[in-house]
Amino acid sequence: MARPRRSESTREALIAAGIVQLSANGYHGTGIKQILDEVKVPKGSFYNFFASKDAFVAELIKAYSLDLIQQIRRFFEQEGAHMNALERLKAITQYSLYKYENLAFKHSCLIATLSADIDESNTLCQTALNQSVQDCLLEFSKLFETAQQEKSLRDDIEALALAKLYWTSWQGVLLRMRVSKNRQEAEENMFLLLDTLFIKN
Amino acid sequence: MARPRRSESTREALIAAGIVQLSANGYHGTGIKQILDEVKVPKGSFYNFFASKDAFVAELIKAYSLDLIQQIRRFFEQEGAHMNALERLKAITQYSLYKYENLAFKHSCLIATLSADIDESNTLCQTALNQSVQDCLLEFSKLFETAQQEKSLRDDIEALALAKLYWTSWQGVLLRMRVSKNRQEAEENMFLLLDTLFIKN
DNA sequence: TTAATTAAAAGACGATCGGTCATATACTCT
DNA sequence: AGAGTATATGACCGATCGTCTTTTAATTAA
Repeated sequence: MARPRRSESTREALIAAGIVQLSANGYHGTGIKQILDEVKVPKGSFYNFFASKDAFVAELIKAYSLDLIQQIRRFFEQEGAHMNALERLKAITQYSLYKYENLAFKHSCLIATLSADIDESNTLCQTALNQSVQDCLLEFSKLFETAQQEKSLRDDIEALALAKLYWTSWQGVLLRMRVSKNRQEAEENMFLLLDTLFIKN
Repeated sequence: MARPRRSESTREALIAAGIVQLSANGYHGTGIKQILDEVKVPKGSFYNFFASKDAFVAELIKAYSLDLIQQIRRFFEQEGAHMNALERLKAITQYSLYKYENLAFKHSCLIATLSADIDESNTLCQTALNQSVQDCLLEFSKLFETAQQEKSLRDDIEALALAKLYWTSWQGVLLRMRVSKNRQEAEENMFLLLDTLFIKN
């Protein structure tokens, strides 16, 4: 028997490149080839790593949401360590808006992009999307709950409901910003929620 | 000289079929062929009607938003004639949610779908999208303004800002609903805005 | 060192993409 | 009627799609 080489690193590189490409060009707008070229992996090698494009994209979704959640948590332990929950929410929102602006609005959230153009029959990616959204919502929901306990946010609406509205609005804002290329308008939308509507008065 | 036949009807049929297909499958997910087949128009005829796929899609966007605005206005003159502005807003929202549910969540708003997967370089469609969003926002903005004058909505936020948040949230909700296939969750999101956050308290 | 084993690479596969074009058709004019 | 022309048409183009089969090469067991 033989125990040949492995290359987990190129697999991860494919996933990283895939996230970038698909969050910019969507499922049907991105060919496998263009991802492989970027990582300098030959065409034929793709199916040594992934069973199909669908399986690949489903992994992208999982990796993306996991990374997103981890980024948030890491932010809490570092720059956001001294902030309260509402300040953290605002900081994350603001940071993300500028991030997309700096990428010339070419990209959007992978989940938003794929939710728009994934096939009806593609259950693999659909379940991955649903799971990812649920995970992200849970993470944000905890933030909103804390903010309520800190009396920063109105508490006549349950935290999960606030988180859901924040999330879907965020997705819509990202879509809009991709075409309008207008960060300020997006910002006004999100901070109308965070500065006014979500505040007890 | 010759003055040959015309077929404005097939052109309109192509646009109608295009809106259906593209709002379900997006720009890259929809081929010209599948639209032509549906209307029983041969391949070669397409370019007698439209200069390119991009030009075709740009027309779809314009036709879609125009029809959307017209549907809203028609609703005002008929079922919604006796309602005040807020009731109209809620009725339109509710009606649309059920419409997408009845289509098994296969479709979304054409503007939402295309905003997600239109190419960076496709300025034709991008300007069409921007113009359409502006038109729709103006229409909704009038509704919000009237609702404020009728004291149904809080007036410490300008109507246009409310309309923008409503619109982007709506787009995000549609994206989410397409994958979650859950009308109720979408409904809760939108009516959290219309029933609570947008109301003076 | 040799043979066995298996991942990686290469490239062909049929299908489909958006788009073009020569030809056939059908209409309006003289 | 017959000439002239705008439309209708489907074959066809090169490119690219996702996938699969075959070949190459690396690694280990014998």
